Amino acid sequence: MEYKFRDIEEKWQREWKEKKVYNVSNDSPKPKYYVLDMFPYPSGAGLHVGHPLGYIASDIYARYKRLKGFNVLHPMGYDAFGLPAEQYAIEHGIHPAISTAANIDNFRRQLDKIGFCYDWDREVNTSKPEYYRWTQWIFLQLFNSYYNRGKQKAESITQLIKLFEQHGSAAPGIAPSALSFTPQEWKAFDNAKKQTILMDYRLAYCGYGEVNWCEALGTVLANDEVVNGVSERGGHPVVKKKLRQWYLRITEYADRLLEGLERVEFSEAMKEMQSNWIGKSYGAEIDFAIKGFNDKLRVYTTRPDTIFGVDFMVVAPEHELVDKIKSGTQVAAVDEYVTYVKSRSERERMAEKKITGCFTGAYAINPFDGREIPIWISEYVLAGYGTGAIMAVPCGDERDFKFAKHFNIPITNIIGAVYNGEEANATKDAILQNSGFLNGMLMRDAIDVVNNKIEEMSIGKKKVNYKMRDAAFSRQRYWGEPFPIVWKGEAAYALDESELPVELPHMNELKPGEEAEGPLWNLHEWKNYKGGVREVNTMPGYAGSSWYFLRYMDPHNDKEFCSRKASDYWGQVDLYIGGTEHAVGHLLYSRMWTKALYDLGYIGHDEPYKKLVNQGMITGISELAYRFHSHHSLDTETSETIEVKTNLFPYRVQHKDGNISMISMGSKTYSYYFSADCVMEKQKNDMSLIHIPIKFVNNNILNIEELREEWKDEDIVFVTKNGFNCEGKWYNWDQEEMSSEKFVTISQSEKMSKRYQNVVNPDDIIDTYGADTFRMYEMFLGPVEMSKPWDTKGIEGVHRFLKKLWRLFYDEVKGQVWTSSAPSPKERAGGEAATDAEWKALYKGLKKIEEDTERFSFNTGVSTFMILVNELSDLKCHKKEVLEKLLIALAPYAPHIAEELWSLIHSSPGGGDREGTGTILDAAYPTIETKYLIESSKEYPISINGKMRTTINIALDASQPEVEQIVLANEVVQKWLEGKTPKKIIFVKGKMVNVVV
RNA sequence: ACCCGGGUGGUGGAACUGGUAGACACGCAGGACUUAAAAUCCUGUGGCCAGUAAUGGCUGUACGGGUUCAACUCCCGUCCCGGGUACCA
Repeated sequence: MEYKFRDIEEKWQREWKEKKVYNVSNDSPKPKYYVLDMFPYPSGAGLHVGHPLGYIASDIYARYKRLKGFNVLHPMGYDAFGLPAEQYAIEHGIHPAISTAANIDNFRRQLDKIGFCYDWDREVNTSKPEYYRWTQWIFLQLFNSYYNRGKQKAESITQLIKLFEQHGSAAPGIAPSALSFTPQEWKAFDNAKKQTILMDYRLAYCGYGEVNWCEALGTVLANDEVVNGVSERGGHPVVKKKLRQWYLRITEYADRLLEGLERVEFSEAMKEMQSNWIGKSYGAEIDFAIKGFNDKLRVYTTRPDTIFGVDFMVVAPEHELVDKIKSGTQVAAVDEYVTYVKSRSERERMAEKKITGCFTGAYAINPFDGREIPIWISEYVLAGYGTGAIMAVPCGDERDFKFAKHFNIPITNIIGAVYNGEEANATKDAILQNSGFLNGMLMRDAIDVVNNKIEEMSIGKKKVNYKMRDAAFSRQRYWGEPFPIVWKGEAAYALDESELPVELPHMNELKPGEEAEGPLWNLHEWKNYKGGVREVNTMPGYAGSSWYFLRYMDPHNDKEFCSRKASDYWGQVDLYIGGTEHAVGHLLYSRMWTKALYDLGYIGHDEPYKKLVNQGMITGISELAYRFHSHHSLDTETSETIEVKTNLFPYRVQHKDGNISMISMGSKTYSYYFSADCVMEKQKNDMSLIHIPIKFVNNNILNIEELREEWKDEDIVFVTKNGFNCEGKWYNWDQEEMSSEKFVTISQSEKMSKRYQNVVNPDDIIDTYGADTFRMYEMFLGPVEMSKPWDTKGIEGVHRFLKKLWRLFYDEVKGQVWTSSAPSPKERAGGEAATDAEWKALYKGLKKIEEDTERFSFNTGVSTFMILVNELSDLKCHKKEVLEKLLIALAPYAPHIAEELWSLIHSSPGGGDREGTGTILDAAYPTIETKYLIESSKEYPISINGKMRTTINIALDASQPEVEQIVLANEVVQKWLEGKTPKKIIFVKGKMVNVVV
C-alpha cells in the first residue's frame, strides 16, 4: 500500500467539510484560544505560494492548541470592498460584485486544497449588507460620540450637549472650541449652528481639509495609502487638495494608542513603526513679538533651551501671517516665492529637496535679549505641523544650519567648542554659553527652566505634538460602504439604526459624479432621501477590516454587531498573524475602533490583539533574458564587422575580444534574445531585460521551443555564445547547422506578480506533492517572520519524509507493517511491546517538537519530525502505541496523512475498537513521559584552558544536585590530570568541564 | 540622513539563557538493488595540511579590535544587505 496523497487529501477534506468537524461553539468548558489571520483581499490573481505562509503557521498553531484541549476560534473571511475591483470594473465592464464573488470562489477553492481548519460557518464578507450594516452602525456610534479629554474616553454626544447647556464652550474636559459661547448662547443657537459646533467634536466627522487627491483614481487617499508622493495602488500622482471629507478623530487616541503598545506582544519593530507614525514629541509653543505689528508669531519647538541661538524664524509659505508681515522690497519676492511653492507637486518636493526660501522683510523680537530676528518663509516648514512656524537655531539643527549657510545668515554659537562650525550639533548634553541667564547650564536641564520662564512671562507654554493626523475616512468611489448620513443644507444627520443597512445600490456604469464626488452622485433618485441628500461618498477599504475580528465571534447576529456575551467569551485575539504592510494602517485603525467600542461599553477589552506575528514575504524568482530589437543601431566604434554570406544574416558584429555583440537582421524582422553567457557589460545599456515566464525555465536553462510556441506573435532569434537558433534550428557562426545549445537566463528575486511572470501557484505544488508536503515545506523554508524567495528545490526532502513516515505503517510489498502489542478481542497482527529505546526516541523528539511549536519555530519543528522518523526507521519501530503518539503531534503540521493513518490503525485488524468518528481531532496531545528522558550516564567533554581535549563518562544520579556532580567531575579530572591540581574547574549545566591548569 | 533588523558551507537554514559551530534538508560525489530507468537505501561532503588507513593537526560564523576559562552569541569600530521613516522643528 503506497502513500496516495491525492486520494487521502481529497477524502479528508470532504470528510471535514461534510461533518463540519472544525465548527466551534461559543459555549465550552474548555479554555478559549483565538487564532486569527489577516483576512485577504480577494484579488483576481488568486493565491500565490506566498499568501498561505502565515495561514499555514496559524493553522498549525490552531490545530496544536485544539489538541492541547483549547476551544479554538480560527475563522476566515474576505475583505471584499476596495479599489482594485472597482478599477477592474471600469476597465472591463464587469460589476465589482460579480468579479468579487468569482474571486472569492477561487480563493475558497485554493484555500480548501491546503486543508485549513477554519470554521467556515463563521465566514465574513465585508461587502455583504449583513456585514456592512454593522460597519455603518459602528460608524454611527463614532459619529454620535466625542472624546472626553478629562476622562480620556469616548462618550455619547448627548453628554457633550449637556455640558454645553451647563457650561458653554468652557465645559471641563473637552477640546478647546474654535468659538466661545455661554450656556445661554448655546441654547439660543439654531440647529444648524449647533450641528456645526458638534461636528468639531464627533469621533467621525466631516470637515474641509487638505487631502491627498489622486486624479487618476478619482479619489482621496489616507496618509498611509500614499507612498513617496504617489498612490500605493497603481503609483499614480497625488496632489494636495482642499475638499470636504469625512475623518476619524484618531488623534484623540494618540496617547492611548501609544500606551496600549506596552500591553501587547508585538515585535519591537512593529511597535516602533506605530509609535513613529504617531510621532509624539514634547516641546513648547512660544510667542515672539513682531517688530511693528501687534500680532505675535507663535512657534513650536522641542528645544526651548536653545532660544538664545535663534538666528532667524521660518514660517510656512501658507501661514496666515505671511501676507500681513511681508514688507518693503520683499513683497514681490515673497509673492513670487509663494507662487513657486504652490506650483510644486508633493512628488517634486520629495524628489528634489532643494533649499529654497525668501526673507519677508519683517523681524521678530527675542523675548529674552531683545534681538531682532529676520523672519523667512520656506517650504521646509510644514503648515500642518505644530504652529507652521519655527525658531531656527543653526548651530543645533542640521536643516537650520544648511538654510543659514545657503542664505548667508550669521550663526550664533551657544555651545562653544561642541559646535565645530562645519555642521550642526543637536546634542542636549552641552553647557550653554552666550545664553543670558542660561549660561553655564546643561541644555537638558535648561529646557524646563525656559519652559517655566515663558509660562511665568505668559509668552508660551509646554505643548505636546503628534505627527499623526486624523484619518481621511471617505472615498469618492462606488465599491465601499455607503454612509448612513443625510445632508440637509450644511448639516449632516445620522440615519436611525432602524434604517440600516443603507444598501449599496446597483449601478451599471461607474463614472465619477460632479465636483469630485463619487459615482453614487449620479443616482439622483437614490440620492434624495427624507427631504435631504444622501452622502454619496463611500467608506474606505479599512472600514470593514477595523472590526471584523469581532464579527467572527458572533457572525449571524442580526440584532447586534456582536453580542457582549460573545465578545466577553472570546475576548482578545490571542494570536494574530499577518504582514507588516498593515503596520500603520489597519492595525492602528482597528486598535482605535476597539478602544472606541470599549469606551462606549460595547466590548470589554480595549486592545484587539494580544500577540501579533508578522510573517515574511515570499518573493518569486524571476527569469530574464536580454532582448535587442532589430531596429536598434549598432555601436560601430567598439565593434568590428564581419561579413557572413547568408540571406538570413547578412552580417554579424564581433567585438575585438571575440564576444558576440550583435547580429543584424535579414529581410524579416526578428527579435533577438541573448543568453546570459554572451552579453557583455558594456552592451547591457543597449538592451532591455525581458521577463520570461518561469514555467519555461529550469535551472536557468530556457526551453526555447515552448517559449517560441507561447510567443507566436514574435519572430525570435535566440543567440548564445556559440551560435543562434532561428526558425527552430541551431546554427553556428559559419551558418552550419549544429546540435542544440543551452540558452541561459538570468535569475533575480522580486515580488511575486503576474507582471513579472514569476508567480508560483500553490495548486500546482499541491497537485504534484500534496497539501501536507506543501504545508510542511512552506514551514521548512525558514522562520515564519523571515522574507525569502520561493524555491521548490528542497520540496523533495519533505515529500520523502512523508513517504518514509508512511512506510513505518505500510510497506509497498509487505502491506501493513505496524503492529500492536495491546490485547484486543479482534483478530489481528500481534507484536512486542515497545522498547525503552523506542520510547526514548519518541519522547525526545516530541518534547522538542512541542517546544518548537510553542515558540513558532515551525521550521525546526519540521526538522525534528524528520530526525524522529529517521530514528524510528533505524530502530525498525512499527509499534502502534509509539506511532499513534507521533501521529497526534504531526496532525497540526500534516493533518491529512495523520488523519488517514490514525483512522487506518484504529479500524484495521489489530487496531482495536474504534470509538466515535475516530478522527485524530478527538485525541489528546501526548504527554511527555519524562522517565524516558533521564540519562543514567553521560559523556562530558573535558577541555583544558578552553581547548577541547577529551571526554569522560560520568554516572549520573538524578536525585543528586548539580554540585555533587561538580565534585564528581572534579575528582575524575584530577585523577585524569595525574595528580596535578587544577586551579579552576568550570562545570556548566551538566554539559562541559573546562579545566584551567 | 535617521531608526530598526540582519550578514554562518555550493544552497535554504540549525545552534532556545555565551558551552564540542554547520542540526535538518537540498545539491554534489561514490556505492547497493535493477537488463535499464524511476523509486528506495547506504556512505562521504566548510576549507587547508599530514597519513596506506583508522585518525590527527591547523583554520573557520562579513572585517578589525576587546571582555571571558570559553564568543555566531556580549562590548567598541568599519563595511555590506534588507525593512521602516523621510524636511514633524
